Amino acid sequence: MKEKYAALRLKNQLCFPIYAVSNMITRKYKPYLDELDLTYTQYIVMMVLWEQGQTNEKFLCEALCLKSNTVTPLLKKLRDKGYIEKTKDKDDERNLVITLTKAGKELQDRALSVPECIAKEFHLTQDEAMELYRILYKLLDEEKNK
Amino acid sequence: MKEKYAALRLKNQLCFPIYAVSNMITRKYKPYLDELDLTYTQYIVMMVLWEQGQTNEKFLCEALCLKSNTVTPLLKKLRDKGYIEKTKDKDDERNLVITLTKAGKELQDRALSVPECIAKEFHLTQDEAMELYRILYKLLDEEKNK
DNA sequence: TGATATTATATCGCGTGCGATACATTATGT
DNA sequence: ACATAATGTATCGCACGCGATATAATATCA
Repeated sequence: MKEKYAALRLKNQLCFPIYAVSNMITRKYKPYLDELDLTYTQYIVMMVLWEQGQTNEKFLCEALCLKSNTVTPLLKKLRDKGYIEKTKDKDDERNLVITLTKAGKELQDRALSVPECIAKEFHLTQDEAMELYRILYKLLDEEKNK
Repeated sequence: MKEKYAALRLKNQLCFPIYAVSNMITRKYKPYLDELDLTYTQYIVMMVLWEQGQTNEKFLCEALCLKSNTVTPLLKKLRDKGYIEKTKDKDDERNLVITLTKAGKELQDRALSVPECIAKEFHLTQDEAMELYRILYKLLDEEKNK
C-alpha cells in the first residue's frame, strides 16, 4: 500500500518545481538586466510599455497578473529612473496614463539581446518549450475565466 | 519579415507564464495554509522535515533551491510557531540540527488534505501534469549539474 | 440632485528571495 | 602548532507580491 503521507512529499508536488524554476529564472536574468538598470519585474513592465506605447496601471496589472500594490511602487521606481512618465487622464482623472520617455524607448534596443542570451542558458527542445508554454497558459487562462 | 522587437513581446516569453503561474500557485495555497498557520515557503520547509524527520539548514537550502539568507529567517519563524527546534550538532558546532516538535509532527496530519484541495483547483490532464513536471525538473537538474 | 456604489490608484505591514557580507567553527597545509 | 582556507549559519539592505485598507474621481439611481 502507498505510504500515507506520499502526497506530502516534495518530489510529488507540481507546485514546487514551478516555484523553484521561477526563482531560478529571476536569478538568470539578473546579470543581463543589471546592465539595463532593471529588475525582472520592471523588465516585464517595460515589455508591456514597449509593445503598447502607452497604457495605464489597470492594464498593466491585468497583463502581468499583479495587483496595484505591487505595480504602483514599480511605476514609481521606473519613473525615478527616467524610463516612464505618469500623467492624469484628462477625461477620467482616476486613470493614470503611462508613457515611455526617450530613455525608456531607447532601452528597447539595448534589451534586444536579452531574450537570446537567456535562451542560450536553457536547453529545452522546441517541442518542450512549446508544450511548457501551452500548459502554463492553460493554467493562466483557466484562472482568468473565473 | 518578422517585427524587429518580436522577441521582446510578453506573449513570446516563456519566463513570464512561469512567473505568473508561480505567483498564482502561492495565492491558491494561501487559504488552505492559513489554517495551518503556514506560508507557502514555510509549507515546503515542513514537507522536507516531515520526510526527513531531522535535517540541517544546508540540506534545506539545497532541497528547496534557496539561500541561507532566505531559510534562516524562515526557520526562526517556524521555531517561534513551535513547529521545529534548532540545536547545535555536538560533533560540528557549525551544523544546525533541525527537528520537529510534537506540534510540528501533528501538523502533517492536518496538512494531508491540502494536496487534494489544490489538485481540484487545477485542471490538467494526467499527461499534461507529468509532462510539465518532467520539463521543469529537466531545467532544475540542468542547473544543479553545473 | 444627492446619497451610494464603483473604479483606479495609493498606502501599510508582513513575508519572502537574494547579493553582499560577517561571524564562528572546523579543516588544511607547512 | 598555527596561519589560512573552507564551511555553515546569520545579518543587512533592497525589491517584490499580496491582503487589507484608504483615497479620490466617476457612475448610478432613486
